[in-house]
Amino acid sequence: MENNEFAKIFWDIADFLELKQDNIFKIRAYRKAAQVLGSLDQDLEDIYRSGGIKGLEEIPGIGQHIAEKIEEQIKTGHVSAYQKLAKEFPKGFLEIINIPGLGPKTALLLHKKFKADTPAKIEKLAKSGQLEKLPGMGAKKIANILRGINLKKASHGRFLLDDATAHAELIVDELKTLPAVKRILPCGSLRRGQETIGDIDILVISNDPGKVMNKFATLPAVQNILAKGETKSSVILRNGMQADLRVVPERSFGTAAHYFTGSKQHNITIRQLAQKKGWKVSEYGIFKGNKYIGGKSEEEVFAKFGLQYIPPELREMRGEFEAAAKHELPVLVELSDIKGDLHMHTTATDGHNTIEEMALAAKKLGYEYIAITDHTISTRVAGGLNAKETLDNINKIKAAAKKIAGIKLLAGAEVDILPDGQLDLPDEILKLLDIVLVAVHSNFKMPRDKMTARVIKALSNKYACILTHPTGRLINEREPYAIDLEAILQAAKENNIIIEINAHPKRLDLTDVYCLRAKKLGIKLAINTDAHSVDQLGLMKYGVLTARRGWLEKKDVVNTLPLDKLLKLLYAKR
DNA sequence: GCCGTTTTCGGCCCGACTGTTTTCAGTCG
Repeated sequence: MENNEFAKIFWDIADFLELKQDNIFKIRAYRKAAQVLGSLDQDLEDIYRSGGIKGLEEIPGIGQHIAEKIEEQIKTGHVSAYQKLAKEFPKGFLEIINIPGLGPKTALLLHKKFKADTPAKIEKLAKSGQLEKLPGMGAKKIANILRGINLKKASHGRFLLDDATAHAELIVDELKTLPAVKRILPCGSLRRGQETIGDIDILVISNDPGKVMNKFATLPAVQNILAKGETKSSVILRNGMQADLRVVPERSFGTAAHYFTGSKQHNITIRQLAQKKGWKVSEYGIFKGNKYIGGKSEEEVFAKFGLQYIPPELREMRGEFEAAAKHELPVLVELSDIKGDLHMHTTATDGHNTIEEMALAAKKLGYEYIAITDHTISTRVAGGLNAKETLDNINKIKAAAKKIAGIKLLAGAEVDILPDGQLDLPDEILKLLDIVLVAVHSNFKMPRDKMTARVIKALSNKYACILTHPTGRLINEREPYAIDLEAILQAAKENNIIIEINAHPKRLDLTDVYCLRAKKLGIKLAINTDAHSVDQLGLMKYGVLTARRGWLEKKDVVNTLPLDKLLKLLYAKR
């Protein structure tokens, strides 16, 4: 079972316990455990196999009781305490407390009074006027619940990183025009570079919060206002995304940025560190009693605790505090380190631009080299090239390379991995390519063990260089195919295969957690855009964000190398 | 339920906004 599935169990247990009004600290303990398991860089079942219960208990936030539940799940396929809790509520009841504006207390009340157990039933009750009879229920509150239900219906999961970035930039640009705005910074999961974004959080420094609030609430992109206070407002944008604005004074910028950037658990940890020193940290600053003792900048905040500056992408409770205390944080890879893009398509298959156009656009980005990597024959929907056509394309790429100065072109292909693990071009052709990417583009529904064996077999081909988009997922559109990534990483290690971080905001796999895992195994990664047009070459920054979240440094990423060193690495096994 | 360089018991981050209140509970981040 995947770590995320274990995490889900504990999220659910926390929700159930909250509905039962159990001890709030017990609930938090389950939530913390769930959060930790969700971003663990090792397979939980592996940890259990090698270390047993004791091994599990070494994970921070996991104690005896949760470790036993993990063991029970692994041994028996279920957690009895979880099943017991689930039985106390109607199936699907947890959906209700995930409606914005409707929390556990209200859900409980509705269930008790009306046996309401689905969002649909609550909607019906609200519209019929029956809810108003309940204590503490007024017209506004009911309207708020209805809005929450509609919001839930309308939003298709979380928003893609590029979409959220574009909307945040729009808001920032508008607010910046106000003289009252001294400083402005998008925070939250956007700043941490998370693969999907729930809402946009924006921090503003101003001595005149009222003006900023008014402007924010009346932006053209705003559809309705959820809350508007003196220092904090929330709105829903026309695309359904929520945006929150927070205004604080200058001296609070560091602590406010830190608080507003998260992650939640990371914030809590800083505040606990403060408690130990007899201090208090809030978004307004670091305080000793009532005395302000710091908080102007994030650098200052970390320094106060004897910590190295922790970049936003690392604030996910994956060991950043321990590393920062020892001043051993990695120097993360940056966009400016990238010297080339090793995965892109042209008009030869399903791309929108020619080889020349892609090369010139890449040159403008300052790259030293690119690889042209069109599809092969089996990806028919994309017009994949057969052996002869691939040869022709190699010649075209070489001809283009001669014409264009200032950037080197590699003749490559993104070669299909057939269901039996064979590549769909013969070795005689593969060896003529400068670079061979391999990928799954068909038969996504194979059983996990078959899919894993399929990809592992492909990785053993001696011409294979890079495994692209290793899970095949399309965020919000297509689930990743079932595959044992741990086994894939091991095979990559054995065969000297580079794993791709696909920078397209819909893909972003290899994911951050597995990047960290790959790094620990000593596997090299490549960050590629998979661009199908010149403008998509600009998506590289999202791949870099994912790499940074995976603690990757320049030396972990092969396309930060100059071309001669890159080629040496690629051809080492030929 | 977790955790411990003051503790194996007694703590557990901190604050804003709304609605229905008349001092606060619920929800959110």
